[in-house]
Amino acid sequence: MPELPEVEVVRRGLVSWVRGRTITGVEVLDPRSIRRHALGLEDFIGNLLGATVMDVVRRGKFLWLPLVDSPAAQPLGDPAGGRVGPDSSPAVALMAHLGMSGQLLMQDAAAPDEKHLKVRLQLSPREGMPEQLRFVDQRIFGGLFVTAMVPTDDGGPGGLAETPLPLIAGEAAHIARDPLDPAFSFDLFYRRLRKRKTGLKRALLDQGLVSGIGNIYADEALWRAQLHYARPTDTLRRGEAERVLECARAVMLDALAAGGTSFDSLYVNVNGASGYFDRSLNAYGREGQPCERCAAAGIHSTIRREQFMNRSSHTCPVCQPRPRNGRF
DNA sequence: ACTCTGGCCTGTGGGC
DNA sequence: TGCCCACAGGCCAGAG
Repeated sequence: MPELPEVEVVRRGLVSWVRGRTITGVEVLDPRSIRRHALGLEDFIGNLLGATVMDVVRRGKFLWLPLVDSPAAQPLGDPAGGRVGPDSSPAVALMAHLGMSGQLLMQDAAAPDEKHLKVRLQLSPREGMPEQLRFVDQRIFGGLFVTAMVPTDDGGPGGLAETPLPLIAGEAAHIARDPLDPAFSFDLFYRRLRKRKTGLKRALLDQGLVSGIGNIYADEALWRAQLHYARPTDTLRRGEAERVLECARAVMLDALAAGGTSFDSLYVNVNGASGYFDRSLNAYGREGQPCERCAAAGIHSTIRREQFMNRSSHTCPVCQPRPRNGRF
Protein backbone atom coordinates (compact mmCIF):
# COMPACT_ATOMS: atom_id res chain seq x y z
CA MET A 1 0.00 0.00 0.00
CA PRO A 2 2.20 2.79 -1.28
CA GLU A 3 2.15 6.09 0.54
CA LEU A 4 4.15 9.16 -0.33
CA PRO A 5 7.65 7.84 0.48
CA GLU A 6 7.05 4.74 -1.62
CA VAL A 7 5.82 6.83 -4.53
CA GLU A 8 8.91 9.04 -4.19
CA VAL A 9 11.09 5.90 -4.24
CA VAL A 10 9.33 4.90 -7.45
CA ARG A 11 9.81 8.38 -8.92
CA ARG A 12 13.53 8.45 -8.20
CA GLY A 13 13.99 4.94 -9.51
CA LEU A 14 11.95 5.51 -12.61
CA VAL A 15 13.44 8.77 -13.82
CA SER A 16 16.83 7.34 -14.71
CA TRP A 17 15.17 4.56 -16.72
CA VAL A 18 12.59 6.51 -18.73
CA ARG A 19 13.73 10.11 -19.16
CA GLY A 20 14.40 10.91 -22.80
CA ARG A 21 12.94 7.64 -24.09
CA THR A 22 10.13 7.47 -26.63
CA ILE A 23 7.00 5.36 -26.19
CA THR A 24 6.91 3.02 -29.19
CA GLY A 25 4.17 0.65 -28.10
CA VAL A 26 1.14 0.64 -25.80
CA GLU A 27 -0.75 -2.48 -24.79
CA VAL A 28 -3.72 -2.17 -22.44
CA LEU A 29 -4.48 -5.60 -21.00
CA ASP A 30 -7.26 -4.38 -18.69
CA PRO A 31 -9.21 -1.23 -19.68
CA ARG A 32 -10.40 -0.83 -16.08
CA SER A 33 -6.95 0.53 -15.27
CA ILE A 34 -7.57 3.47 -17.68
CA ARG A 35 -10.90 4.37 -16.14
CA ARG A 36 -10.14 8.02 -15.43
CA HIS A 37 -9.28 8.81 -19.03
CA ALA A 38 -12.54 10.38 -20.21
CA LEU A 39 -11.81 10.26 -23.95
CA GLY A 40 -11.43 6.50 -24.13
CA LEU A 41 -8.80 3.92 -24.84
CA GLU A 42 -8.00 4.95 -28.41
CA ASP A 43 -7.32 8.52 -27.35
CA PHE A 44 -5.17 7.30 -24.46
CA ILE A 45 -3.02 5.15 -26.74
CA GLY A 46 -2.88 7.82 -29.47
CA ASN A 47 -1.59 10.36 -26.99
CA LEU A 48 1.25 8.10 -25.90
CA LEU A 49 2.50 6.56 -29.14
CA GLY A 50 5.54 8.44 -30.38
CA ALA A 51 5.72 10.75 -27.37
CA THR A 52 8.96 11.24 -25.47
CA VAL A 53 9.14 11.21 -21.66
CA MET A 54 10.72 14.40 -20.32
CA ASP A 55 10.74 13.76 -16.58
CA VAL A 56 9.00 11.98 -13.71
CA VAL A 57 7.17 14.36 -11.38
CA ARG A 58 5.32 13.80 -8.11
CA ARG A 59 2.94 15.69 -5.86
CA GLY A 60 1.47 13.69 -2.99
CA LYS A 61 0.80 10.25 -4.37
CA PHE A 62 0.17 11.44 -7.90
CA LEU A 63 3.00 10.64 -10.29
CA TRP A 64 3.21 11.92 -13.85
CA LEU A 65 5.46 11.80 -16.90
CA PRO A 66 5.41 15.07 -18.91
CA LEU A 67 5.42 14.21 -22.63
CA VAL A 68 6.69 16.04 -25.70
CA ASP A 69 6.66 15.51 -29.46
CA SER A 70 3.72 13.20 -29.87
CA PRO A 71 2.44 12.91 -33.42
CA ALA A 72 -1.09 12.34 -32.13
CA ALA A 73 -3.52 14.98 -33.34
CA GLN A 74 -5.49 17.31 -31.06
CA PRO A 75 -4.70 15.76 -27.70
CA LEU A 76 -7.49 16.47 -25.25
CA GLY A 77 -8.90 19.15 -27.53
CA ASP A 78 -5.77 21.27 -27.22
CA PRO A 79 -5.97 23.73 -30.16
CA ALA A 80 -2.18 23.65 -30.44
CA GLY A 81 -2.70 20.06 -31.52
CA GLY A 82 0.64 18.91 -30.18
CA ARG A 83 2.54 17.93 -27.14
CA VAL A 84 4.50 21.13 -26.84
CA GLY A 85 3.06 24.30 -25.35
CA PRO A 86 3.76 27.84 -26.56
CA ASP A 87 6.91 28.07 -24.40
CA SER A 88 8.15 24.61 -25.46
CA SER A 89 6.78 23.07 -22.26
CA PRO A 90 5.00 19.73 -22.26
CA ALA A 91 1.27 20.14 -22.99
CA VAL A 92 0.23 16.75 -21.64
CA ALA A 93 1.43 14.13 -19.20
CA LEU A 94 0.95 10.44 -18.57
CA MET A 95 -0.52 10.34 -15.07
CA ALA A 96 -0.20 7.36 -12.76
CA HIS A 97 -1.77 6.71 -9.40
CA LEU A 98 -0.70 3.52 -7.68
CA GLY A 99 -3.82 3.33 -5.50
CA MET A 100 -3.64 0.46 -3.05
CA SER A 101 -1.57 -2.05 -4.94
CA GLY A 102 -0.17 -0.45 -8.09
CA GLN A 103 3.39 -1.04 -9.24
CA LEU A 104 5.48 0.48 -12.01
CA LEU A 105 8.08 -2.03 -13.10
CA MET A 106 10.90 -1.88 -15.64
CA GLN A 107 11.10 -5.26 -17.35
CA ASP A 108 12.81 -6.94 -20.26
CA ALA A 109 10.47 -8.06 -23.02
CA ALA A 110 11.38 -11.66 -22.21
CA ALA A 111 10.12 -11.39 -18.63
CA PRO A 112 6.84 -13.30 -18.20
CA ASP A 113 3.69 -11.25 -17.69
CA GLU A 114 2.91 -10.51 -14.08
CA LYS A 115 -0.33 -12.01 -12.79
CA HIS A 116 -2.00 -8.59 -12.54
CA LEU A 117 -0.29 -6.88 -15.48
CA LYS A 118 -2.63 -4.13 -16.71
CA VAL A 119 -0.65 -1.92 -19.12
CA ARG A 120 2.59 -2.49 -21.01
CA LEU A 121 4.57 0.40 -22.53
CA GLN A 122 7.33 -0.33 -25.00
CA LEU A 123 10.18 2.19 -24.86
CA SER A 124 12.81 3.08 -27.44
CA PRO A 125 15.88 0.89 -26.89
CA ARG A 126 18.72 2.07 -24.70
CA GLU A 127 21.90 0.21 -23.92
CA GLY A 128 21.72 -1.80 -20.71
CA MET A 129 18.14 -0.79 -19.89
CA PRO A 130 14.91 -2.85 -19.89
CA GLU A 131 12.63 -1.98 -22.81
CA GLN A 132 9.27 -2.17 -21.05
CA LEU A 133 7.54 -0.08 -18.42
CA ARG A 134 4.73 -2.14 -16.90
CA PHE A 135 1.79 -1.10 -14.74
CA VAL A 136 0.74 -3.93 -12.45
CA ASP A 137 -2.24 -3.57 -10.09
CA GLN A 138 -4.10 -6.21 -8.15
CA ARG A 139 -6.94 -4.23 -6.58
CA ILE A 140 -7.41 -1.72 -9.41
CA PHE A 141 -7.69 1.29 -7.11
CA GLY A 142 -4.92 2.87 -9.12
CA GLY A 143 -4.76 3.64 -12.81
CA LEU A 144 -3.19 5.48 -15.72
CA PHE A 145 -4.54 8.31 -17.86
CA VAL A 146 -3.40 11.26 -19.97
CA THR A 147 -4.04 14.77 -18.68
CA ALA A 148 -3.24 18.30 -19.84
CA MET A 149 -0.49 20.29 -18.16
CA VAL A 150 -1.75 23.57 -16.64
CA PRO A 151 -0.04 26.46 -14.80
CA THR A 152 0.15 26.18 -11.01
CA ASP A 153 -1.96 28.70 -9.12
CA ASP A 154 0.96 29.99 -7.04
CA GLY A 155 3.55 30.13 -9.79
CA GLY A 156 5.72 27.61 -7.95
CA PRO A 157 6.82 24.27 -9.33
CA GLY A 158 4.08 21.71 -10.00
CA GLY A 159 5.79 19.03 -7.97
CA LEU A 160 9.04 17.29 -7.16
CA ALA A 161 10.99 16.81 -10.38
CA GLU A 162 14.47 16.66 -11.84
CA THR A 163 13.62 19.79 -13.86
CA PRO A 164 10.82 21.64 -12.00
CA LEU A 165 8.32 23.53 -14.15
CA PRO A 166 5.62 26.06 -13.17
CA LEU A 167 3.15 23.58 -14.69
CA ILE A 168 1.17 20.78 -13.10
CA ALA A 169 -0.76 17.83 -14.47
CA GLY A 170 -4.38 19.01 -14.51
CA GLU A 171 -5.71 16.01 -12.60
CA ALA A 172 -3.36 16.80 -9.72
CA ALA A 173 -3.96 20.55 -9.62
CA HIS A 174 -6.52 20.30 -6.79
CA ILE A 175 -4.08 18.45 -4.54
CA ALA A 176 -2.24 20.46 -1.87
CA ARG A 177 1.54 20.36 -1.68
CA ASP A 178 2.96 17.54 0.44
CA PRO A 179 5.23 17.88 3.49
CA LEU A 180 8.32 16.92 1.46
CA ASP A 181 7.72 19.67 -1.09
CA PRO A 182 10.20 22.55 -0.54
CA ALA A 183 7.41 24.96 -1.51
CA PHE A 184 5.05 23.58 1.17
CA SER A 185 3.68 26.47 3.25
CA PHE A 186 3.01 25.73 6.91
CA ASP A 187 1.28 29.09 7.37
CA LEU A 188 -1.20 28.31 4.62
CA PHE A 189 -1.76 24.81 6.03
CA TYR A 190 -2.33 26.09 9.57
CA ARG A 191 -4.69 28.86 8.45
CA ARG A 192 -6.84 26.39 6.55
CA LEU A 193 -6.64 23.77 9.30
CA ARG A 194 -8.01 26.15 11.92
CA LYS A 195 -11.01 26.93 9.73
CA ARG A 196 -12.00 23.27 9.54
CA LYS A 197 -14.61 21.80 11.81
CA THR A 198 -13.36 18.26 11.91
CA GLY A 199 -10.96 15.86 13.62
CA LEU A 200 -7.19 16.04 13.21
CA LYS A 201 -6.75 12.69 11.46
CA ARG A 202 -9.50 13.42 8.97
CA ALA A 203 -7.72 16.67 8.16
CA LEU A 204 -4.36 14.94 7.76
CA LEU A 205 -5.95 12.50 5.30
CA ASP A 206 -7.55 15.32 3.27
CA GLN A 207 -5.36 15.60 0.16
CA GLY A 208 -6.72 19.08 -0.50
CA LEU A 209 -5.26 20.36 2.78
CA VAL A 210 -1.97 18.49 2.81
CA SER A 211 -1.25 15.67 0.41
CA GLY A 212 0.68 12.45 0.67
CA ILE A 213 -0.46 11.34 4.14
CA GLY A 214 -2.34 8.03 4.20
CA ASN A 215 -3.78 5.97 7.01
CA ILE A 216 -0.50 4.37 8.08
CA TYR A 217 1.57 7.53 8.32
CA ALA A 218 -1.31 9.50 9.81
CA ASP A 219 -1.34 7.04 12.72
CA GLU A 220 2.46 7.19 13.00
CA ALA A 221 2.59 11.00 12.88
CA LEU A 222 -0.14 11.30 15.53
CA TRP A 223 1.67 8.80 17.76
CA ARG A 224 4.96 10.65 17.44
CA ALA A 225 3.26 13.99 18.09
CA GLN A 226 1.26 12.51 21.00
CA LEU A 227 -2.00 13.82 19.60
CA HIS A 228 -5.36 12.03 19.33
CA TYR A 229 -7.02 11.47 15.97
CA ALA A 230 -10.28 13.07 17.11
CA ARG A 231 -8.70 16.29 18.30
CA PRO A 232 -10.83 19.15 16.87
CA THR A 233 -8.79 21.04 14.29
CA ASP A 234 -10.17 24.43 15.32
CA THR A 235 -8.61 24.08 18.77
CA LEU A 236 -5.13 23.10 17.59
CA ARG A 237 -2.43 25.44 18.77
CA ARG A 238 0.21 26.50 16.29
CA GLY A 239 2.92 24.53 18.06
CA GLU A 240 0.81 21.37 18.02
CA ALA A 241 0.12 21.71 14.31
CA GLU A 242 3.81 22.29 13.68
CA ARG A 243 4.63 19.22 15.76
CA VAL A 244 2.28 16.85 13.91
CA LEU A 245 3.42 18.16 10.52
CA GLU A 246 7.07 17.81 11.50
CA CYS A 247 6.38 14.27 12.73
CA ALA A 248 4.66 13.38 9.46
CA ARG A 249 7.66 14.71 7.58
CA ALA A 250 10.05 12.78 9.84
CA VAL A 251 8.16 9.50 9.38
CA MET A 252 8.23 10.01 5.63
CA LEU A 253 11.95 10.80 5.60
CA ASP A 254 12.66 7.71 7.71
CA ALA A 255 10.65 5.60 5.30
CA LEU A 256 12.41 7.20 2.35
CA ALA A 257 15.80 6.43 3.88
CA ALA A 258 14.72 2.82 4.28
CA GLY A 259 13.54 2.62 0.68
CA GLY A 260 9.81 2.54 1.27
CA THR A 261 7.40 0.54 3.36
CA SER A 262 5.98 -2.86 2.56
CA PHE A 263 3.20 -4.60 4.46
CA ASP A 264 1.75 -7.28 2.28
CA SER A 265 4.32 -7.70 -0.46
CA LEU A 266 1.99 -5.91 -2.87
CA TYR A 267 4.26 -2.94 -2.99
CA VAL A 268 7.70 -3.19 -4.51
CA ASN A 269 9.82 -0.37 -5.85
CA VAL A 270 10.57 0.24 -9.49
CA ASN A 271 13.32 -2.34 -9.53
CA GLY A 272 11.22 -4.97 -7.81
CA ALA A 273 12.76 -4.83 -4.33
CA SER A 274 10.50 -4.55 -1.29
CA GLY A 275 11.03 -1.91 1.37
CA TYR A 276 11.50 -2.84 4.97
CA PHE A 277 10.47 0.22 6.96
CA ASP A 278 7.47 -1.61 8.43
CA ARG A 279 9.72 -2.93 11.18
CA SER A 280 10.06 0.59 12.50
CA LEU A 281 6.37 1.39 12.90
CA ASN A 282 5.29 2.42 16.39
CA ALA A 283 1.50 2.47 16.16
CA TYR A 284 0.05 1.13 12.91
CA GLY A 285 -0.61 -2.60 12.97
CA ARG A 286 0.59 -2.95 16.57
CA GLU A 287 -2.75 -3.57 18.29
CA GLY A 288 -2.26 -5.26 21.66
CA GLN A 289 1.50 -4.68 21.67
CA PRO A 290 3.21 -2.39 24.18
CA CYS A 291 3.56 1.32 23.44
CA GLU A 292 7.33 1.72 23.14
CA ARG A 293 7.37 5.28 24.47
CA CYS A 294 5.38 4.33 27.57
CA ALA A 295 7.50 1.20 28.08
CA ALA A 296 10.65 3.34 28.00
CA ALA A 297 9.12 5.46 30.78
CA GLY A 298 8.29 2.38 32.83
CA ILE A 299 4.54 2.59 32.12
CA HIS A 300 2.52 -0.38 30.89
CA SER A 301 0.26 0.52 27.98
CA THR A 302 -0.86 -1.32 24.85
CA ILE A 303 -1.70 0.07 21.42
CA ARG A 304 -5.45 0.17 20.82
CA ARG A 305 -7.17 -0.21 17.46
CA GLU A 306 -10.46 1.62 16.85
CA GLN A 307 -12.74 2.07 13.85
CA PHE A 308 -12.67 5.62 12.52
CA MET A 309 -13.75 6.76 9.05
CA ASN A 310 -14.19 3.11 8.06
CA ARG A 311 -10.48 2.73 8.74
CA SER A 312 -8.43 1.39 11.60
CA SER A 313 -6.88 3.95 13.91
CA HIS A 314 -4.04 2.92 16.20
CA THR A 315 -3.34 4.93 19.33
CA CYS A 316 -1.78 4.66 22.74
CA PRO A 317 -4.50 5.41 25.30
CA VAL A 318 -1.92 6.71 27.79
CA CYS A 319 0.25 9.10 25.77
CA GLN A 320 -2.38 10.01 23.16
CA PRO A 321 -5.41 10.64 25.37
CA ARG A 322 -8.78 11.37 23.77
CA PRO A 323 -9.43 15.12 23.87
CA ARG A 324 -11.87 16.45 26.48
CA ASN A 325 -13.54 19.80 25.88
CA GLY A 326 -11.53 20.12 22.73
CA ARG A 327 -8.17 20.15 24.49
CA PHE A 328 -5.99 17.97 26.63
C1' DA B 1 -19.00 26.19 0.94
C1' DC B 2 -17.88 22.76 3.82
C1' DT B 3 -18.30 18.03 5.91
C1' DC B 4 -18.89 13.31 5.63
C1' DT B 5 -20.45 8.70 3.76
C1' DG B 6 -20.49 5.13 0.32
C1' DG B 7 -18.55 2.72 -3.36
C1' DC B 8 -14.98 1.19 -6.21
C1' DC B 9 -11.79 -3.51 -6.34
C1' DT B 10 -9.66 -8.35 -5.28
C1' DG B 11 -6.96 -11.51 -2.43
C1' DT B 12 -6.45 -13.27 2.11
C1' DG B 13 -7.78 -15.44 6.22
C1' DG B 14 -10.86 -16.73 10.04
C1' DG B 15 -15.12 -19.02 11.35
C1' DC B 16 -18.17 -22.65 10.71
C1' DT C 1 -12.96 -29.04 2.17
C1' DG C 2 -15.44 -25.13 0.87
C1' DC C 3 -18.38 -21.30 1.45
C1' DC C 4 -19.16 -16.69 3.37
C1' DC C 5 -17.92 -12.55 5.16
C1' DA C 6 -14.79 -9.02 7.07
C1' DC C 7 -10.92 -6.54 6.02
C1' DA C 8 -7.29 -3.80 3.70
C1' DG C 9 -7.64 1.72 2.07
C1' DG C 10 -6.89 6.29 -1.59
C1' DC C 11 -9.86 8.88 -3.84
C1' DC C 12 -14.00 10.90 -5.71
C1' DA C 13 -19.02 11.56 -6.50
C1' DG C 14 -22.74 12.99 -4.37
C1' DA C 15 -25.57 13.55 -0.31
C1' DG C 16 -26.38 16.31 3.70
